[in-house]
Amino acid sequence: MKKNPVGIKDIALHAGVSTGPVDKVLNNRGGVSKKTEERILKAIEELGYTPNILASRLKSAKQYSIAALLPEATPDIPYWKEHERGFADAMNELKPYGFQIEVHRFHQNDKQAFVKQTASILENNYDGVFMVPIFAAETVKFVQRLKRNGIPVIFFDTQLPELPNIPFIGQHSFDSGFLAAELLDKSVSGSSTILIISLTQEQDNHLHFTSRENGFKEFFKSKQRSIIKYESTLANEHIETELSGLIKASPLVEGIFVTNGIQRVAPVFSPKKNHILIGYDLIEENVKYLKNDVIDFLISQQPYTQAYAGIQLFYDLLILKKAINKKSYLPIDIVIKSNLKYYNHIGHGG
Amino acid sequence: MKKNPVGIKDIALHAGVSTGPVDKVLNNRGGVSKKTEERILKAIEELGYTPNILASRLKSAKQYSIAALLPEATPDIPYWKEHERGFADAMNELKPYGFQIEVHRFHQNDKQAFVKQTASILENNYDGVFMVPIFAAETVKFVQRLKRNGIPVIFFDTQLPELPNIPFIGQHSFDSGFLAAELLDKSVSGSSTILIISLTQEQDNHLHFTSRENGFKEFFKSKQRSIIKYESTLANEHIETELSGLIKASPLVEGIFVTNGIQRVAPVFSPKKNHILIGYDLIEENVKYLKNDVIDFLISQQPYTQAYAGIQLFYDLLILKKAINKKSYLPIDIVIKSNLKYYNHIGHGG
DNA sequence: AACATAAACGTGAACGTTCACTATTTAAAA
DNA sequence: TTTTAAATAGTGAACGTTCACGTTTATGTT
Repeated sequence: MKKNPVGIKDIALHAGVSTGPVDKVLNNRGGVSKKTEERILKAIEELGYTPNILASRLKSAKQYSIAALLPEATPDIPYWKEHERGFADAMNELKPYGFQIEVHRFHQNDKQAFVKQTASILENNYDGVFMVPIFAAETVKFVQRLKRNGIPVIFFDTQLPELPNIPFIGQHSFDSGFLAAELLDKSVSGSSTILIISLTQEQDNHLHFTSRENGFKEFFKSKQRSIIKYESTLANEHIETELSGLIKASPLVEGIFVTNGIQRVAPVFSPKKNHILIGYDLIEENVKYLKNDVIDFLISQQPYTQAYAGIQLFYDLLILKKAINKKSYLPIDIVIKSNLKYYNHIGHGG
Repeated sequence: MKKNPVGIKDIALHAGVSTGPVDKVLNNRGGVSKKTEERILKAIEELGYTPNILASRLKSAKQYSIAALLPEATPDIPYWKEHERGFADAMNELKPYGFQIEVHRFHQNDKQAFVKQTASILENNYDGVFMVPIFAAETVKFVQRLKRNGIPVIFFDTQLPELPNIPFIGQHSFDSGFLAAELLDKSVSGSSTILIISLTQEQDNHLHFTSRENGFKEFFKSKQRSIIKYESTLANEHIETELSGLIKASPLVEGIFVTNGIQRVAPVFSPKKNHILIGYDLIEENVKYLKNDVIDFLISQQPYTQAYAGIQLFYDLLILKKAINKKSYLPIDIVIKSNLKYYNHIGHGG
């Protein structure tokens, strides 16, 4: 029967009012005169009110619903289905607090669908929105409208230079490229050549992938190392033939860095190879290549953790009313064959 | 005003009793006749009771206090101070649920102090205990007594073969050694030699370190690779002279795996070296060596995450009354110079 | 059968908030 | 000044549990 923490009643007593106005002040519901508001604020200051979330949530039936706006997973980009588990787990923990999430999908290349989903989200008046800002101009418009309605947004995966102040959860792309470079540098012989592969599709997150490449190159700026680059927007079959030609013609290449979609490149290489291959994302196909020694290193973008941490952030913001960090960069995990199993199907305990 | 979830009242009504006995049954407080207990249980079965933790915690003033029994940090083993932050953060999140933790320390080599702390813990009747089972026989005795009092225990870091059923949070030592081997194998030339260094002190977790070594050796079983080993129980200065002698005499050594206390070995190696050094723990000294390129890879035991996950586990067990997983192996994170900053001072968001 | 005792069960007041509602004060209009 | 409306303040019943306590029922003893 501890009565240590000072509650709404205590501060009401101290301010000479009843709990009604205090509640109004604490939750800026309005309808309190300037003077009493000041008295209440002073009382809070003096006594140091600690809100009891349990009691608050118990009484108020308010449901918090969050929208997530993500690309559809496709055979070429299965990455996007990975967040779902993180959402589910976090949601499950926060169920007593009345949290709900709804995922809205759009096809990666379909701007119309994206816009339609943003409209649907605006209609439904969510309490918070996660999104991957694929279409810059449309995202800007959407975020402006959300802001007007006072709905907080969090970006996943990619940031938008046009909106530098939106909170972000994801990986530092530049640093991840830099890290890939350090790994390759350690793994290949000093005199060898390094190959960068960059496969851009219509509506990819170019900036994201370019940052990786820039980070990668940055590492080698101060070193002696010859670097070549293969770039293509072709279909997978063409890439394979072109690439295997390039590889045959370049015997000095020992290390290969693939900025995105490494699963489309991997078939070119045999398990019994003399290359070190490094790329991104723990999707099923890549895991297969990692297991049979085609891929050497994978860098995970941690979609599970992104999703989990994102929900936590909304909890902090909406329930605890804490200010949230603008940028939250997740650890850049290095996954190889022998630690794979700890990243593959694991909970958030990382 | 959702009344969806069926509560204690609903099931009381359905069972034809009042809420009193229902509460007693739900929390096995006793004092309920067989027949009514059955009726209540049947009602629960039929209606599917969902407990409301918020209401439960709001009313009950019960404080859950957890004891942690950890070695003192020393200049040679500063690792043990790393858990504190994880405890603090988790505690902070769970404060509304009435959680508390108290850390009991003993000197790594002082069996007496260990026993004294176990006695103190037994006296104070905690609701749960974390511990690192350094002294096997004494731990067995302690755990038996805790079990008699119905107090759950979780092991950190090391497991005890004598007590295989105690829940454990930590790293899979064998796998971490295996991983270190794969990393070294990728980084050194095929014809080079590998050196294993093992420095055992009086009361170290021998088993733990031996597992690492076994995992390491396992990797190379199927490969052609000559491996030599340096073992010592000497003081640091002697080790340094011995070791630098050994290194000079073994020009073929390119990769070095240190099973524990790599900070005591690192001074032997210069930044501008031709060795790849891999060892354990993100302690301050090692971080320094990683930054100036003396150490190449560090494997973190994630004391922060251990502590955080441990508290979460007690939350699941004590508040949610969930059965907890026996073994919870944390991801084996590979830390190099360029992803260091993401592991060093980061929250649990991994 | 009457009583004592113990076991089983029911009751209702909390826990700290929220929020619809009523009561009061204040300001504006008559 | 009185009347009226608007703004502000106060009230108290919930929310779903827990738990101390009082009441009822069953069991055993004389």
